[in-house]
Amino acid sequence: MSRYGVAIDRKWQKRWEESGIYRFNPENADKKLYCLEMFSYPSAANLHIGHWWNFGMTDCWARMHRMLGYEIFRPMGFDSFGLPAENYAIKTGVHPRDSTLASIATMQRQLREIGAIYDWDYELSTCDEEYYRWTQWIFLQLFQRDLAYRKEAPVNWCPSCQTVLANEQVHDGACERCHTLVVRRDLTQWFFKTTAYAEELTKTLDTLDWPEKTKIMQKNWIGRSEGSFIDFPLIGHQGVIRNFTTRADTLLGATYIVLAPEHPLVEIITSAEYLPAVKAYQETTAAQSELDRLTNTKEKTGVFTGGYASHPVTHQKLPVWIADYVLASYGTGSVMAVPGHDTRDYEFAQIHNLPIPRVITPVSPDIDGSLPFVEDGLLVNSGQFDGLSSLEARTKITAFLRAEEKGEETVTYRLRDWLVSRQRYWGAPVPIIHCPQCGLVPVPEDQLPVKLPYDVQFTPDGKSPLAKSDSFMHTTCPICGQAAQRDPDTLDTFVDSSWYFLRYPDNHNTLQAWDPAWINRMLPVDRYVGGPEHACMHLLYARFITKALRDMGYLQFDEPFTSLFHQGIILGADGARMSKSRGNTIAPDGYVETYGSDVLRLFLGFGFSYSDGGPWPVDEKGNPSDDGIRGIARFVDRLERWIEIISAAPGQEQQSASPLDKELNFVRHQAIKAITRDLPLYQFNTSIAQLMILLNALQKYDLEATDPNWSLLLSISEDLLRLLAPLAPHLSEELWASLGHNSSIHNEKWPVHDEQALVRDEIEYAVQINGKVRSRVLLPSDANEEVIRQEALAMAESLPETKGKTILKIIIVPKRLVNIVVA
RNA sequence: GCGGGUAUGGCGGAAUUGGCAGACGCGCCAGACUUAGGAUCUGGUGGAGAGAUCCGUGCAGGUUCAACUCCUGUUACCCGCACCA
Repeated sequence: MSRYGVAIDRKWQKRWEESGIYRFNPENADKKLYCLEMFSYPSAANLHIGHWWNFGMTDCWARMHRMLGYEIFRPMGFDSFGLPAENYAIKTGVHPRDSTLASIATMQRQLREIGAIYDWDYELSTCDEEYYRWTQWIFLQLFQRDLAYRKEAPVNWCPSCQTVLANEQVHDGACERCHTLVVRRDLTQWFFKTTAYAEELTKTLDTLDWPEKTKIMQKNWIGRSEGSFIDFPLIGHQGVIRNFTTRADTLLGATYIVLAPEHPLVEIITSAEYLPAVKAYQETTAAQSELDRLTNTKEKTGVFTGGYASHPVTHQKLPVWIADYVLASYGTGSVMAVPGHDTRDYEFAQIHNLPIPRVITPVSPDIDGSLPFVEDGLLVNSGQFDGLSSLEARTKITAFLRAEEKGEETVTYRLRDWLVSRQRYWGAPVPIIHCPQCGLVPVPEDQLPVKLPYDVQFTPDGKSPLAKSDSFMHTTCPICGQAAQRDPDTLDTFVDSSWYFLRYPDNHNTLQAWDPAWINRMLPVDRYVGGPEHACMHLLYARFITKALRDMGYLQFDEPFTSLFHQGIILGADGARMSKSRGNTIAPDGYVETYGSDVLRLFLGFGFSYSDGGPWPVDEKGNPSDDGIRGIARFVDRLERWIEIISAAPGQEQQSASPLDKELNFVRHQAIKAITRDLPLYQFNTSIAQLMILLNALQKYDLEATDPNWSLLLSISEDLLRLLAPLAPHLSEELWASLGHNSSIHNEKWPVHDEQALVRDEIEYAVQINGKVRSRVLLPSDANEEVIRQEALAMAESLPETKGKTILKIIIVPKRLVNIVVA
């Protein structure tokens, strides 16, 4: 037997590939388990430890389920459009297509070296024409149902990436990718109407087996908020200012109106006298960066418009202001200001000397009257509504307004429509033709894909690179046949990734994006694994696309990912995220070369908690330490030596079951039980610990003794290898073969524990006096409470802690302990 | 500011969900075999104490026969959102 190492990895990888052992069998689709990890971006660098962490560990999970009898569908692909390849091209001159294809080839090879059970027949790549053809097709389906539309709006512009960004891609006012501060620009862009599904996206979250925090994050991002529309008629003009508020109960405290500077009514109501100030303020606001607007420590600014609106209840004349603390994109873009009961309105009113009446009073009245009271309370100074609680008042006031046709209940969302167009090259072109006659014309389906031309000048200058390609831009209108222009923008890469899981099971289909009958059998994804950073981006977009396609009749399920798990992140030895610029990356290749891929797998599984991740271990000097990996290598070594002993053992049958045999068998079944429980929960560390315990027990078995029970030892050792198989597929296969098996261990059934073997004759009870363990007593496992009580008491009598004390109480916890309370 | 999470030996991490804290491994200590050991094997290893014992799960309280686990308050760090009316 040769020692385990990378040579053995390669040997078995080759054999598995040749035999096609892990191929998905569509005939078994009724037993399918669709296990998916978020696919990755093909980067030129080698696979990093994070890939192993994500793909290697989930492979252990999938392999175990395979042994449990599931037909595993475990595809792999590449999210291959996007900015990094384009930026790399700008720097080096290597075309994004060329660098991406090269990277994919490298990654494919390295991914195979993990020894995962991917079925490469189902591979896909989003930059592939046969893929983005259908990305464009989905765009057109949305377009035809008004779920994709074009509008001019203030959008987030990244000056470094030279493109617009979706709301979700702006973090702390900066670009999610390059961390450059974004600026606002008014541009005509393509949007997907995610808001059309805001209600369902919130509601069905509850049905999902997802981490709670992720559901909460998404819920907050969607930001459902119940409240009222309240109309304030304009004075001296036609129409009303419609406001959204969650606090209709404070209506009688509204003393002025604030419009967002971008609000369309500003033009109408601004009087000549105030026009210059208003214009100036609007310009200042427009020029502000996101960061400026984020700095909410600054004073509340704003200007009076000279216009007035009438209070819908009191008919008082209220001044209308504009201020940038009111956001154009939320609610109606205007607020009824209640400075007595809203912190922001209060600050504003103080600065601009506006009245601050009080209309809500605390139920327990001992609050400082100089500050706004923002809690619910009882209504005062509110005429007919006086005395109502805030809760009642919200309903009653809104009902009153409804009767007067000045308001209604409503629900508002924080979520905004998804901006999907990008002014960059390396993405799927928007499949729309701009015709001077016919307007926006969808590219006919039979003309898809709209191919991304290879030869394009893609240095970013704020304009879409495709606009500079005459051969791409010039086309004819499919309706009228006249000369027309293509859309020069490409789609956000999140559009590509919002449906890839739908394509995997039918990835070779050239007639349609998928066969609905087939896809409805294969989906939803049973278990999705990826980082939590996608909570409000990819995971939200994928849900939206799924629901939209369902409503078009292409899918029959409501949610793409039934169950979701977030793995933690492996950090560098310095505790920071690994990055090339920090120089703290850990490369798996060296470890694989030295120890073999299974040692790396086992180490990653054993040394960290999968859901938490954590920093790479360090030595005293703070450098990355190999000690933990060597510990695993030691375990592997011990296992190999043990299996060598077993394989050379005389094979005679043994009938006797000595107490020693029984104990060993106990450990075996305990291990089976624990690993069967822990492995599906991604608790690799405790699972591997159980394997170590089992091996330790085997090695303790006295082989020098008379009549070692070889058949039992062999049987337990084979179970040990079966339990190890998902975690160390190459090693276990090699050792399995060394025991004389011709078929793969990966076709073995997962062991089932025998509850009988876990029944012990005697159980050691802890005897506690007042909650502290003072003694122990060995009792038959079937002893009834009375026996336990008697034995424990007999034992306790001899203890000094009970001398001269009265026994007050005896608590018996079956099979565990007895607690005697004395005083 | 709002929402969520985490806190356990020198280190990574366990603890059947209220029942003997520290499984398993690393490191460390001692011993064995060795010319040698950064190999292997055996034993030990939460802290204090010579000892019986006492103290120990961020901190302070509480509930309970019994608390890492439940409750109240608090601190530190991490993540997400951030003038959302």
